[in-house]
Amino acid sequence: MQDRSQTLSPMIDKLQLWRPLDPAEKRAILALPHKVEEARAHACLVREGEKPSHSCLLLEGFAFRHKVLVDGSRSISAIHMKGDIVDLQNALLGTADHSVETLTRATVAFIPREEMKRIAFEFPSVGLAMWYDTLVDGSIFREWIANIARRDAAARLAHLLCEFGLRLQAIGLGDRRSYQLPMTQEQLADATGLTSVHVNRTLMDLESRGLIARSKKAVTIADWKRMEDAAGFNEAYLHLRGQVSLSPP
Amino acid sequence: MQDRSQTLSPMIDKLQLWRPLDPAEKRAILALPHKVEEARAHACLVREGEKPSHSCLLLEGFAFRHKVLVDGSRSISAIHMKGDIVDLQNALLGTADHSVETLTRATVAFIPREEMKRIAFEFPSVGLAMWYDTLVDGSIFREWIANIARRDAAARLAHLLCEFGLRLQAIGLGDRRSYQLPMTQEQLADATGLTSVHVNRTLMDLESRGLIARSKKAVTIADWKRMEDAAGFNEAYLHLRGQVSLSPP
DNA sequence: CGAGCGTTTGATCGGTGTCAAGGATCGTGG
DNA sequence: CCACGATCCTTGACACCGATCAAACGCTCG
Repeated sequence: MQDRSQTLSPMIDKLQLWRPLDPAEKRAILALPHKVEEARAHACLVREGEKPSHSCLLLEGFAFRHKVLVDGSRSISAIHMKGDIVDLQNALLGTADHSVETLTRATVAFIPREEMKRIAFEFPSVGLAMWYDTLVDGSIFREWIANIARRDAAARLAHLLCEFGLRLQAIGLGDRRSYQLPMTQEQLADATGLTSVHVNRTLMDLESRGLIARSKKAVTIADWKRMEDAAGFNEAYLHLRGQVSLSPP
Repeated sequence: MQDRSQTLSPMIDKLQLWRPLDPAEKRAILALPHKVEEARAHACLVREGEKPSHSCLLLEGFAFRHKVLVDGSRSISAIHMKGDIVDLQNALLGTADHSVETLTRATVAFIPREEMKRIAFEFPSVGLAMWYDTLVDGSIFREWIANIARRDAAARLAHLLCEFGLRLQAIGLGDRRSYQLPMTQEQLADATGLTSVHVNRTLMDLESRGLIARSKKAVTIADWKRMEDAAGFNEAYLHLRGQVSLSPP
């Protein structure tokens, strides 16, 4: 942040979760033209139906993707954090099929879609890493489908909390067992196919079973193994290749 | 099929839904090394946890991706048909995070993963089309999340039937309003987060409301517009760019 | 023709939704 | 620094959609 030339470094860190990059490739990423904006909480970054000409990269803060159905109900399909290229889909596919909104105050870099295409083919390792990134996105979607389709409310929420912790830890933003969760219970409901009332009761249930502790927005997972069991959680779908499993229990 | 050199042409047709390809690019696709296999119905093409070294391309027949949860319940995350590259994810990401199984007897081409990577970067238009393809996959996953999370049983099934019809039509396999549905009610249940018993009752309900007609595996949608309304269906997420909407009502 | 799978049906149960109201917390402006 | 309004969280009573369990029926393909 201090050094203007390092602004896009979270993208490098994220892509290196998937593939190593050499210095020239990193320089090419840092040299991508972009404009940085500060967004307040609950700001709309992309609106369904628009034709975004830029990809947006989250440099700081959290965001989510969602759709609003005809009856007004809402479905959240992904949560995003530092380093995530939130809008590669919409930028490449033309018309946005869903909206993107900030969860918290956030810093976002907008990169022209043509530049994203260019760097992907000029530097195949970068392209492959970006492709991996979209494939891992897909893997997470599939797990969410299974989560919503086949797990009960307690397991669904436990699963979401496990995933969030692991992903935070993978990008160096803390410990999977204790973190700030920047979501309201209504947003948790929209991400799990429940109602906010039931999310409330279920969180209290998880707490009474000693699986989690809460205070304000902070969540603590008392015993990771028990939590995984309660969630039916298996981190394989995140494709984190061992970085995470090697960290202290 | 008759001409050995045209075996992979369904892949060209599929990719050209997303981007036009020039003759050299088409030739490169047709020249991809591959082996063709016939698979019987209910055959397993990829098993979760394996490390597939090949992508598999569906030349004929139908398949689906699924996960089995710890309690034995099953979640189907995608249905695939002619031209779909079913296993790009697993082949590129390393370890398969889900299984792939045939729905019907099928003809499948296996292409080495290294060849898929090579062609993607040697012919950027092909690479871009493949990337689009994975992005559209992601878009469909997001719609399924919304479908399962926020629609009731009747709308969920109606939505699945609309999608199936449109996709069949897009690859020239018939009319969106009347087709053979190669799925059992139990598979429909696993694809919609319901039980087979409830799928049965709901299909009969759709039938009694005059939205669909059934006989054996054939499904007919009486009035497309009414069906879309019942499903809350909006084809935008399929990113078919007008090919479909331009067809006769 | 028989076995096996898939479909249909009925009765009952339970997990989640709905509606409504009160209480806590946060952000903002004075 | 406090006051106030707006969100957000919590709680209760009740309704209902879809799950469960069990059994019979009908294809379809050896």
